[in-house]
Amino acid sequence: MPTPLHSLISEKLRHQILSNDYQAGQQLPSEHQLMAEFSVSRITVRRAIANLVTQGLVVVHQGKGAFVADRQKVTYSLSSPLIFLEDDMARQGIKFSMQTLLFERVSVSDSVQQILQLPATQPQAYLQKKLLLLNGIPGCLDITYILPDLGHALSKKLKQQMTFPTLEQAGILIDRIEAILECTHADAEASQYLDVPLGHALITYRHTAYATDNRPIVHGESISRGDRFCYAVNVFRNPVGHNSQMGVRAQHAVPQRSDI
Amino acid sequence: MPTPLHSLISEKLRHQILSNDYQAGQQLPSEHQLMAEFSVSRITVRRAIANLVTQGLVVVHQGKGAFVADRQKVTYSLSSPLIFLEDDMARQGIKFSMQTLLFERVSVSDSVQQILQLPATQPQAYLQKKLLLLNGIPGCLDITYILPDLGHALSKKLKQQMTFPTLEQAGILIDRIEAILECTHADAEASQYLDVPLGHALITYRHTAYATDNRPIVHGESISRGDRFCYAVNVFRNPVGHNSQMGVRAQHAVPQRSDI
DNA sequence: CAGTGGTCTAGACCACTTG
DNA sequence: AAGTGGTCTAGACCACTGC
Repeated sequence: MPTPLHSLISEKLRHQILSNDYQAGQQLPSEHQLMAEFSVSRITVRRAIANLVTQGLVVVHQGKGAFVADRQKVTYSLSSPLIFLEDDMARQGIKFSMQTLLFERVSVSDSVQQILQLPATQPQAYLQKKLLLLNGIPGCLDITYILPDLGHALSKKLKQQMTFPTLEQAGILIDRIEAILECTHADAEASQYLDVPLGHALITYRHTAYATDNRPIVHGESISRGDRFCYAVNVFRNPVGHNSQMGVRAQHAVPQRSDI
Repeated sequence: MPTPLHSLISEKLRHQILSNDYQAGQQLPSEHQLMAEFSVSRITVRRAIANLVTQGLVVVHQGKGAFVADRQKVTYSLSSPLIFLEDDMARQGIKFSMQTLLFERVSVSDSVQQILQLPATQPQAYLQKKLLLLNGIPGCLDITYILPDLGHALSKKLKQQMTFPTLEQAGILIDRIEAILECTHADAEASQYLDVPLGHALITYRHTAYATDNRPIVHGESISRGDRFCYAVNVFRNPVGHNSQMGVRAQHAVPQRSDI
């Protein structure tokens, strides 16, 4: 058996989807119909459809059916200092809103203590969890730690709006952000808030923001659905104009393991 | 049935893996053992393991067993102009090599013609496919189009080494790169070269490079395994120092649909 | 050879959506 | 009530690995 039946079926459907035989939003044949069409058992049909789901081409709704997924993506732009997310979204014709899920002072892990340079004797910070809604649909789960003095002083504003605009309004300028972009998979929490199955592909932006005095003030991660979001970056020869020689470049960002 | 059995089993194993009860590389109990341990059918055990595989926590080898995956990731740094990939890898203790899979002059699609500003009458470019090997293991599939004159003049060098260093050596300086980072899924080609199952999560860096005269010269995408690679970015308040006012920022990168 | 995972079947029961 | 997908079982046969 060179190629499994379920692959043959999912590949055939895949090509039909990619060549727009089935358009975005359109319903695929039911499992029963596919069983008859390909003369296979239900479990094989289900596996074929599961293949397409993991490839982000199909979404299924219990009791309704399987539908071709919308593969359009919303772009976050990292070219600006991430302060203008709302404007960025407006430019793409998307209404932006947010909901604070949690805001409280907590003791942090060793790695967060080191990243934010908190005193080892009292390694505390404010932990924020925010859910970003795009056109009313949950799109991004934002989990960040912020220095305790800032979290305390700005608590009211921080609960209502995004972190970076709040800091800017308070006169605290973010000079630079060190970030890692990576693929991750939905755990129970992300699965719940972002309305995806466990294990669904996500794109995670893990970052540390530094104020103009080079002090780290915010550390956290923004977790978005991998099938609906992407990041735009502009890379320049001389990132800040500090060094005009070739070969000199910004400090290497160290990959940080997550224990957020 | 509040939570499915397969989820209960995969979640239990997941916690054991994350808390290092099972270490990286260690073999999990066989399907038979898990069937006995949880008193479930084989199909349920298999589904539990499949959950862990899609989450990147486990890899399975036919005839051998299921093993805890290595979750260490290699970091590409976008802070430098991407010319020093080999140095970046060396710093992470990784031997870097590459293999040219394809190098030929082709007619390009409409979108590539527009991006590279090629004449509509003769929309041709050189298409390169390169496989990047890290410690001898395939890690990244790099598919790019380069202007026909450059491809022709530098063909010998381009087949032997990476595109950007070759251009630099020829005195062609890359001024900036517009890029999109996104999660994708393995198609047949990526699956073959990167040694992953169809549909496996990938991280794609789709880019257009501009020379100092603002002319687009290279366009393409670098496709890497999502479970093994991540991108580091430094975001600065004033990307190039051209504008020191707040609120002024670089041009918005337009998401480009792939037909590479 | 025994042990492992890979594919597939036929059939049962449940949960959700729609009319 | 009918149609959809979601979960689960018991059992068969095949393919690969390692002794």
